[in-house]
Amino acid sequence: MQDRLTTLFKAVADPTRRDIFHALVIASSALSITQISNQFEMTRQGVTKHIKTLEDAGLVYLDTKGRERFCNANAKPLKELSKWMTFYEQFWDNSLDNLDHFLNTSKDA
Amino acid sequence: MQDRLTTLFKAVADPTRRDIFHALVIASSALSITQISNQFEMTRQGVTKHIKTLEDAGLVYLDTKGRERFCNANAKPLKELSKWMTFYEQFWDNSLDNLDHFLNTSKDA
DNA sequence: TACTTTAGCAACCACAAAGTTGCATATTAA
DNA sequence: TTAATATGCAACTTTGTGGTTGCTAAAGTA
Repeated sequence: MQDRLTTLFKAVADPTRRDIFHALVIASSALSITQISNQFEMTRQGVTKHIKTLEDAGLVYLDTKGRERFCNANAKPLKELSKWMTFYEQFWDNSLDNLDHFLNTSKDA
Repeated sequence: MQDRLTTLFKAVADPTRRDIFHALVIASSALSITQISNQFEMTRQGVTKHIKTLEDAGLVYLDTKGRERFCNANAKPLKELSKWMTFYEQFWDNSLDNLDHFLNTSKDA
C-alpha cells in the first residue's frame, strides 16, 4: 500500500505512538497491552491500534503468552530513517546550497 | 497546536512531500510554485499546500519576487529528527534490551 | 489599456486516522 | 463450573489530510 519509509515515518509521526514506543524501550521488561493502557489516558483499544501501527512498522514485536500479549520495542528500523537523512546532512550547516539558491534567485532582481 | 517534532515528522511522512523537498535540495536554483507543479502530476494548488506544510516545518523558505514565489530547501530542521533518534541508537544492534525483554517475559512461562 | 501568467483563497470531496463503545472469545483463577 | 481477566474485532464518530475545481487579484507583457 505505501512504501516502507512512509510507514516508518508515519508510525513515529504520532506523539502518542512515540511515547508508547519510548515506554517500551526503557521498560525493564515487556509490557502487556493492559499494562501500557494503564500508563496512558486512553482506552485499551486505542492502545491496541497504536501497537498495531508500530508493529507494522517493525518497531514493536509481540510475544503472546496465555491470554496476554507482551510488547517489545525494536529500534532497528529507525536505522532506515537515519539512512534517509544521511543524504541531507551535507546541507545542514553553512548551507552552500542555500547560498547558491540565494545567488541564483536574488541577484538578477 | 502540535509539538515541533510531530510537525517535522508529519512533514516528511508524506512521500510526495519528500519528493518535492528532494527536488528543491538538488535543484541548482530556487523553483517557483509553477515550476515545481510541472515536475509533479498534481495541480498547482496541491503543490502549494505541500509547500505550506514544508514551510511550517521549516524545511522550505519562500522568496517572493514579483508575482513569483521561489522555494528554497532548508535541511537544517532534519537535525532535530536526527537528534531524537540518537537516544535509540544504543538499541539498534545486538539489542541487549530486547534480550532482556525476552529473558523477563519468556523465562517464567 | 488589454491580455497572460503566477499565485492565493475558499469550498468541496474522499479517504485515512485517532479514538471511542459494545460485544464476543479465550485463558486463568476461585 | 463459574467468575474474572486480557484481548480481538467491528462499528461508529470526529477530525485531519491529500487533492481537486473555481474564482479573484496582482504582476508582467503586448
